[in-house]
Amino acid sequence: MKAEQLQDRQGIGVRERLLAAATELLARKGYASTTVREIVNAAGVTKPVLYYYFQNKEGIYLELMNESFVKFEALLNRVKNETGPASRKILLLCDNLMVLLSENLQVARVMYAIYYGPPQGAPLFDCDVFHFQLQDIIHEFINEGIAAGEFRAGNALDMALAILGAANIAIDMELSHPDMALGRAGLARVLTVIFDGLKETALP
Amino acid sequence: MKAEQLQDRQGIGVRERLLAAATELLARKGYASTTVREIVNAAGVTKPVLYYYFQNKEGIYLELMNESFVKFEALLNRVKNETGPASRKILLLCDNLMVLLSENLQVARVMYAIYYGPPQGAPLFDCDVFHFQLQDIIHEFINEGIAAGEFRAGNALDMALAILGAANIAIDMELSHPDMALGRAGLARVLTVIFDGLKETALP
DNA sequence: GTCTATAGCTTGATAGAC
DNA sequence: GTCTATCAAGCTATAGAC
Repeated sequence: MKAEQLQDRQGIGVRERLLAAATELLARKGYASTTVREIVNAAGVTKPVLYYYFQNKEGIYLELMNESFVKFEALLNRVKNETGPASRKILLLCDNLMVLLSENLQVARVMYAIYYGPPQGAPLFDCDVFHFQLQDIIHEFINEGIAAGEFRAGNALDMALAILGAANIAIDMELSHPDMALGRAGLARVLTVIFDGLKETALP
Repeated sequence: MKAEQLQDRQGIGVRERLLAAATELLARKGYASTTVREIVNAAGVTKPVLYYYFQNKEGIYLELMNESFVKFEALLNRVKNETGPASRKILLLCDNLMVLLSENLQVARVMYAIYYGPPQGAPLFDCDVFHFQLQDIIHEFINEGIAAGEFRAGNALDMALAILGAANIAIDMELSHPDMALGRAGLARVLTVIFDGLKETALP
């Protein structure tokens, strides 16, 4: 009997169960204090199984991070192919980002802990690429908007950071205060506020 | 001879040396893996000295956090007493915040690690108060601005979050990319962008 | 191969001399 | 206020039984 058929019987593959268990534990306890033993126990398998699918503790951690990064890059490429005003692309980008986040909250927690916290002995993973790729694509959209006369001429990077700041805070609140988080709709509102400006003289 | 005179001779008090050493170590290694021995060694004193000035490891950690919180509250109160347009108060608030941050970068790192990372066995400290007090005061300023006709009528909370997002990202970059950080001037520029809006139609 | 028990280290914390 | 010396609890690693 083939392995995949066995997986079907269990409903979900062993590999996926391991990844899910590792994600939950890493998000809750951090890299250093999560042991391989805990992961395999939570997944209902034995240690050798983990070492078969992933090389080691570092391997399952990196796989986790990479899978999310692949989804993130796919999202950026999808939005790059969109058409319409720059403001529409930015709204679309941020909305899709919130969806991706809500589907990967735990992985996001692991990343934030590694990014802002001590290394914990975790293998290096360049979390910065998320920030910079996002900043770059927004920057591009802003430049498009300026060229098309949709946005005012001005420092495009400053504008991009204003947008990025809004996305950032929406993500932060989703992670630390899901109850009072902005959510997709809230982020869209904040972005609109930034497009239109706060000043009374801003809109005709 | 009085204790204070002895401190003057050393140039800096033992208590302050301990706090500085603890801050640096906690920022670099996190709460769990920083030992009392390391702290006292770095400060050039022995263990009982730490237990004399602070109750225990938790004590020096909480003292660290509280001292920064006191400075933060003092800053808010200073800005509350300012006069002038709401936009000026917001710019002043954010500018002072960046100064406070640059003077307490290490403590900020400790806070971010605890806030976004695993508890690490550290005693509870409500890091949220920073976020919420800041959000509240900006919210107030926005409401003042709307009442005075300086800002457009609209969702004041959304506006406050747009501002908070800009401050947030300036802080983040200061912590993780000091080389390419916005700094005080950069944050002021981004805030102005948010005041004026991105859209071409925004300004007359 | 697997489990348990123990030796040895590190940790936070204290006692008592000065 | 500061030191030396030491404690008890918790961890890691491993020896040795099965």
